[in-house]
Amino acid sequence: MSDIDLLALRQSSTLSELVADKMEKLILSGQLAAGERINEAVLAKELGVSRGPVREASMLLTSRGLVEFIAFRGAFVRKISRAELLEIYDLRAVLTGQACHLAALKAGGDAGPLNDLHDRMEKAADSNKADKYYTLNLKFHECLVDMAGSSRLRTMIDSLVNEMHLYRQVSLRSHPDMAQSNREHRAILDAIIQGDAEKARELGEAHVRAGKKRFEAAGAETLVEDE
Amino acid sequence: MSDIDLLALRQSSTLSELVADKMEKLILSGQLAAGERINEAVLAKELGVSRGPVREASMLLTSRGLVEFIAFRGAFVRKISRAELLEIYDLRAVLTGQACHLAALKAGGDAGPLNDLHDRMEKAADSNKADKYYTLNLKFHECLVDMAGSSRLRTMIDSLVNEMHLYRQVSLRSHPDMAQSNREHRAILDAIIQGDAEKARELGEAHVRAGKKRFEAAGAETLVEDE
DNA sequence: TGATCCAAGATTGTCAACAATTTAATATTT
DNA sequence: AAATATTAAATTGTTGACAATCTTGGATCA
Repeated sequence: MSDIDLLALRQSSTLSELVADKMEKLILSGQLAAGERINEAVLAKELGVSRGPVREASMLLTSRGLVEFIAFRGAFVRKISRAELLEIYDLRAVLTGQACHLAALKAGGDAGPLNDLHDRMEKAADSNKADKYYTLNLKFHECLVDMAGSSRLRTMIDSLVNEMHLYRQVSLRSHPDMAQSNREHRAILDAIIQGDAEKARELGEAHVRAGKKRFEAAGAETLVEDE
Repeated sequence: MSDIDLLALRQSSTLSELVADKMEKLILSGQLAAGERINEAVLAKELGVSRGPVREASMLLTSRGLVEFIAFRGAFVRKISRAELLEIYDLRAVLTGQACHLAALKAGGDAGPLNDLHDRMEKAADSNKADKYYTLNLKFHECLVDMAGSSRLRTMIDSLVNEMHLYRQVSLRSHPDMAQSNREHRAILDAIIQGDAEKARELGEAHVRAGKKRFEAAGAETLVEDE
């Protein structure tokens, strides 16, 4: 892996990057709604910068999967259809599988901070704290990908997760069965600790696919999709 | 390096995109070497544009996996180590598997232009035309991904393929066994036509993994890697 | 000698004005 | 009145100038 990542950390923040972070928050919080056009001049004025950094930030967010550029028409907050969301689930499944595979190869019997996270999630599940569980769950998956040690894989998965959050502002927080989800985590964790890379892959993949099924099941009873 | 003709500008699109395409060619042809810093002012002058479009083009290429940005230091042509290349093979394997899976689901018994491509590759293999085979092979894989019908998947795989080409200017053209490679293509094709999605996935994945092994075998007898 | 510090040069980051293009609002034609 | 053409307004694309930052080469000091 390259040392370039460290250099990037050293000297933080060009204005464009700060604007990009700000915009990411605006988008993920829904203040910039999916499908909406991002008016460079307006946003620039609001943030107290010129159009340049806003433009560059928009391009940065393009590679993070949050923004779509159309020539001479502008930058739009991406809009994810239900069909795309399902597609994304599948991609995330195979990539998460690969992450678990790599994690198992590199763990050396030590699951690091994953064990602790798992315990805290169990507590959250027991006391039915869905919000807490959701936050920890995000962290757990991040941590898992970090263990795989591939910045490329991490970028790809992050991008997919970003896109998932764009699905109709619907936070995918509703977690029907935290206990079951966490049992799956436990199994993945065990496979990683035992160094069983192929099993870890299968379990990781299945875990995301199970999430997809949970979503589909929940979606069936909601309103009809119009696009 | 020639200037960009204005005819292309009017017909096509924004200057930044034209510059990006030009830069992509320069990079993939090795005229901009891996690891090299891209001097905005110099390149802008050579292409007859201002620094703006060059900057934007660099950012575009960042999301295509060809360029790395470091704040206040510039845009660098990415450099891929051997370890990274092997990692990329694995990622490409699972994504290609997913592409074959989707292609099998959507094909409906018709493999479209893939059959024709396969035939032409067989001829190229028989007459030992490695260059011809290499070109057709790229097309075959592109076509395969197109059949999957996921622009997201396509972008991801394209990016990985780009990065592979950055590995030490070594064109991965050397194909030790075209006949064997094409037999694998045939098997994938058959699975897609039969609509056997899981088999198509496995075969697609295995095909890329076989490419990885061929590379590793070939690399064993070359010089020692120094990074 | 070798390391450290400082200034000059080179290079990237930001800005504001201008050009090209799209979008809207209005006028024209049938 | 509906459809089309035309013009005006809004918005993005591009440029060159200036500011901030990094890199260099040389002077200073132990």
